[in-house]
Amino acid sequence: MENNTIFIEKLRSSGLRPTKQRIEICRLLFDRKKTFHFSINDIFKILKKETSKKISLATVYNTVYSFKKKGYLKEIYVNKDKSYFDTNTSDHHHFLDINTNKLIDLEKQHVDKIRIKKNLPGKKINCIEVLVKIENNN
Amino acid sequence: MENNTIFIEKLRSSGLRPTKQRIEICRLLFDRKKTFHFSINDIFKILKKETSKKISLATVYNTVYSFKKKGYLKEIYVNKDKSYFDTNTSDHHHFLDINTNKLIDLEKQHVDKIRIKKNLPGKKINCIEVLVKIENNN
DNA sequence: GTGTGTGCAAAAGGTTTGCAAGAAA
DNA sequence: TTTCTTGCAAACCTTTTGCACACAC
Repeated sequence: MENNTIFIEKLRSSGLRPTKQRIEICRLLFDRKKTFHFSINDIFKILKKETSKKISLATVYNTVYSFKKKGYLKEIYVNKDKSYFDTNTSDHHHFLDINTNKLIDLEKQHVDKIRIKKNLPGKKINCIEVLVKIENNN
Repeated sequence: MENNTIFIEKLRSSGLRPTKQRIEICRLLFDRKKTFHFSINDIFKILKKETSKKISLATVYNTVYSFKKKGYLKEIYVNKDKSYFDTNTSDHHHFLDINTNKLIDLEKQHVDKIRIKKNLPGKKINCIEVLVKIENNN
């Protein structure tokens, strides 16, 4: 429970009031070593089970999108059913396992620098996202 | 109207009955020089206006997904709102203009070969998709 | 005629919204 | 007290489904 203070600071410093619900969501999302890929529904179900205080779906949406706006989460679109989010906010790419539908991080240093040999007038590149679809090896 | 025969053949040869609705959708999608990026709702609205015979939304979904299954269309996920489809079925990439939210094709020869320097045991690469987000140049 | 395709309406699933009540500052 | 946040329910939008009727073969 002590490390809640970290989250309270994190929230406060980004202008978000440290409410019980937001702290719970912080704990779930950011108190882990490895990257976490999740959908809103994934964490809503976990929160319903694990959390003493009630958290409504709308609050989960609000909070996740606040976190995204603050740069604590990235949103990933890999299928039409729903959005996925990524707690790894560094500039990186993804594998998508098309057998299991699971995402796996692919760090930038594992991909050769990508050169785009086409220029669009009046436009500049904002970012380049690579999705490597993988499948079982047989 | 004469070139309907092309579409009738195309449909028939892929085991799809050439119904009036399917032919209309073919004309809309494939009777054009340039790549066409669209959502189901985009073409549903066009079809409602342009077509004498009525086409229901369910038929548009059915037909577009049949075409996808036959390899005449590619589905692209770039935002959570809806799916986009692409009449360019060659192996290629995309620009996404984040100011206008429009897709632009990026041919494979305009991107340097991508080497992935990470291996996942038991998995092989199925395909690599690159999305280059672009924005206004100022 | 047989089997496939269509239209319609209803349902489903994810996401958003409006608003009153509650909590933080 | 003022402002922000929450919970709830309803609304919204895209997509899917079930079924009777119509059409292609």
